[in-house]
Amino acid sequence: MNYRPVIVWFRNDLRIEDNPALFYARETGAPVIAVYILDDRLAWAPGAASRWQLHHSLKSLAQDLESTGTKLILRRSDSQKAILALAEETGARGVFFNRRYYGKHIAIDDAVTAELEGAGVKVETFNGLLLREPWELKTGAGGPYRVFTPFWRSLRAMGPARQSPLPRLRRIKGPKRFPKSDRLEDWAFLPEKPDWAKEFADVWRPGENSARKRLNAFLQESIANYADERDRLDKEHVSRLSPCLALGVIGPLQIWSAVRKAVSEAQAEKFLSEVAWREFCYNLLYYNPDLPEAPLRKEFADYPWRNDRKELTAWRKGLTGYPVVDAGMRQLWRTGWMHNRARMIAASFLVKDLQIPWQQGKAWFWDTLVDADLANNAANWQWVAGCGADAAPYFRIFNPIAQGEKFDPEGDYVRQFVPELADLPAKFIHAPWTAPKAALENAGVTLGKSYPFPIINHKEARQRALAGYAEIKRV
DNA sequence: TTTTGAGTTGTTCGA
DNA sequence: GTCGAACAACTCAAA
Repeated sequence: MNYRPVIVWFRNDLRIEDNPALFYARETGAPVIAVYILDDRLAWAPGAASRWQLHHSLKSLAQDLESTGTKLILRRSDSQKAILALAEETGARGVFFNRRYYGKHIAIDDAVTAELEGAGVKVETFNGLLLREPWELKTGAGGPYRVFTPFWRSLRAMGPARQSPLPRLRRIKGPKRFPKSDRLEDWAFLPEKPDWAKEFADVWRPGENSARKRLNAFLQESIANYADERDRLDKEHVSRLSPCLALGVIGPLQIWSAVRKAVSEAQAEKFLSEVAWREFCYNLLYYNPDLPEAPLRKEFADYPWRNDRKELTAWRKGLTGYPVVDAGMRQLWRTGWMHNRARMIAASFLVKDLQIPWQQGKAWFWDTLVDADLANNAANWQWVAGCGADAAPYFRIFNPIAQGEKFDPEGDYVRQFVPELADLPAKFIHAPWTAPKAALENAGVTLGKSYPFPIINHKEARQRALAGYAEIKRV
């Protein structure tokens, strides 16, 4: 019966190196059938920008798998039905996959497992997404962590579950006859009219080999200064690995392991703690399945949110009149990604200055980020809004002018993404409405025409936000 | 059980 | 220009 194949169900783990499900499927000695299922009705199915990234990552994974001797099968359907159907039509003796951590996804995996095992098909699941699974890290009292620092101390002391990454697989036996597969092109993941992703390819090189190169480049060029320079909007001192991590084109263990080999523990600390933040977010999502929709701190249900459509649109388009906010939002639209510091500034502006519900911002990010990740997106929006775990204190309201001056001192970041302000001197670029008439004229800027006046007065908005917090405190 | 110390990323005000 | 305190009160984690 050795010719009965095993199925590897790929989800957010689109890689052949350090992929436990794939590795142990191959270890069985049986032919391996790799499958990716597009389930449009899945809760939190990928957004538009993620689909661009997904297209290229699947293409790359398919090529990598083909070079080993098997193929990637694509199916578009209800994921539960599709995996059961595939198991039946191929006579598979086992189904292997890496575990997920969101309640609605876990429910699917559990149901699939029950049905398959009922039909005599063995199901094996693995940890391919996290350094440690949520239930491995517990407080002294036995509960999940809700504060980052003790979580991080515990993870750091414990280290990853596995010592080192599993090797990249060179040879994987495929079945004699491959099951039917959709064509990736037919899924129409790439935008055409309009092609809003035309600049993405200048910035992103999807695929496992590119992820490895990006990691190596970061280790050589940037990690030494990461702690000091990572906040600079006008410099390239961040890893830009988030799109790879979001789809599992690279895994956290590969990053952890490479970082520890490349630099001292002290130099690794800050960057690895950011990797740990991802773990913390997954931990929060696992224990709070409604994290994407509902505030963790329940009193925030009564926060006096405003829901101004016009202001939300201005924010999305990068037309708020605050240059650093607009630069961030336009970077997001043009490249599918935003610098971490810019995300905080833009998110704080939406939630605190405009008092628009964090769920609105989260939804926009979900659709426009190439690195959209359910756990990170939900936990971090809640953090900014003040309603999350270990949240930012209510009085921490970013001043978009001060943040711009501090983290984009020459204004180069603004110039790159808000070209209509490119000729303004650095002195005025973060608050163009304070520039003298002559300076605006020389720079070709007409406020209200070529670039908007601020849609809100920050100082007043800050007071209003503080009053909002005082209101829910009284409840 | 009780106590104690601490908690990603900031801003403003006044000395 | 620089510096420290205030901005609340609460929850978490560990002793």
